[in-house]
Amino acid sequence: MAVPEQPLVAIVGPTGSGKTELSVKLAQHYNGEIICADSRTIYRGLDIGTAKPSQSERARVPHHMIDVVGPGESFTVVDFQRQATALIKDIRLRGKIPFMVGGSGLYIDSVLFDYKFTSHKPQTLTPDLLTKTVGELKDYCIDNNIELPENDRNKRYLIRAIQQKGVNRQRRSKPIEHTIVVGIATNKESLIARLRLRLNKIFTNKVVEETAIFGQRYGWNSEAMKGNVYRVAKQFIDGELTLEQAKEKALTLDWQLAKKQLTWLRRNPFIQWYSIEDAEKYISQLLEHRQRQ
RNA sequence: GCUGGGGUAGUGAAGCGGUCAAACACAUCAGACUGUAAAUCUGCCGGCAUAUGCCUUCGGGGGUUCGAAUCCCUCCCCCAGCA
Repeated sequence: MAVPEQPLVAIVGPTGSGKTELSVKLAQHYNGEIICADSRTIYRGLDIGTAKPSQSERARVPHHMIDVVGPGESFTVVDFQRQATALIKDIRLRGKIPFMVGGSGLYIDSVLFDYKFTSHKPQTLTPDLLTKTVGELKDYCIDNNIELPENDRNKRYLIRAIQQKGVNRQRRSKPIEHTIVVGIATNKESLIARLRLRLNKIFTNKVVEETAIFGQRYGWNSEAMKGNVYRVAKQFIDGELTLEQAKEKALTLDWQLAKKQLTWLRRNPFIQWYSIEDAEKYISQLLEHRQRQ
């Protein structure tokens, strides 16, 4: 008799929408484990500025994909896809429910739609292309009959197209099997209020310290230090901004991030959008139903 | 009260007689996205219109001029120095 496979519960939404609290609550209640789909919390040590799930939250439910690399190391979607996919399988094998939660749309979709990536690391064979201008790269594509990316003024995308000899669109048309995708719907006012609240908690001596330490150790231009809070905290440290100004600026960056995340998420028609309360009810209902089977 | 500087689109800031709805930056709004994704890039950004089109703007009022954000007069308000 075939045991029905555990569903993958994906909880997505903009930064600060309350995904973490909700997922911890649900995962704890329904015997789940959490996979963080977040391009920032993968870095070891960067705890406060990335609003990682707290130690107590992590004690309540096993979390994965947090602290997987050092701030100086490289980490890409491919790494995420590979590791997250393996984790989902593993969690299911142990009879538990995988919850994939986060706001990094590319990471999420790479798993949900089973993106196929080229086998090699494109960055390793680019040096000569990097020196070319956007116009030159474009001409090269046209001359060599390479399909241009939709945004043909984006150097990175042009280079990638050349390396791959075209635009990569290999993805499933529907999410992988046994998946529930829930989006946390918010409205601007309440999300901004939440973000402001969160920033007030984040902006203490501790972030300043965290920023200073890691900025010095890994360089201000390292990928890990590009998080909203760190960029602004550095300006505070340098005396370019007062504390209040820093908070305001961080709020702007957070809101811009949230909007970008929503723009990405909006194009996925399989997301079921609910308020945080309704999302909890909806997911609970589905999981209860399964348990009774 | 005197002297000097200034008031330009959401903010900062160019423009200093025509090509100005007004550079640029930021913010806002919208969008793209398959190995940096909290990245990278695009469009919009006074109002109306699909538009090479029309309308209302550059502190207020009044002039000069074919034509003014740009020159003159006057009033109001800011800032600095002197009283």
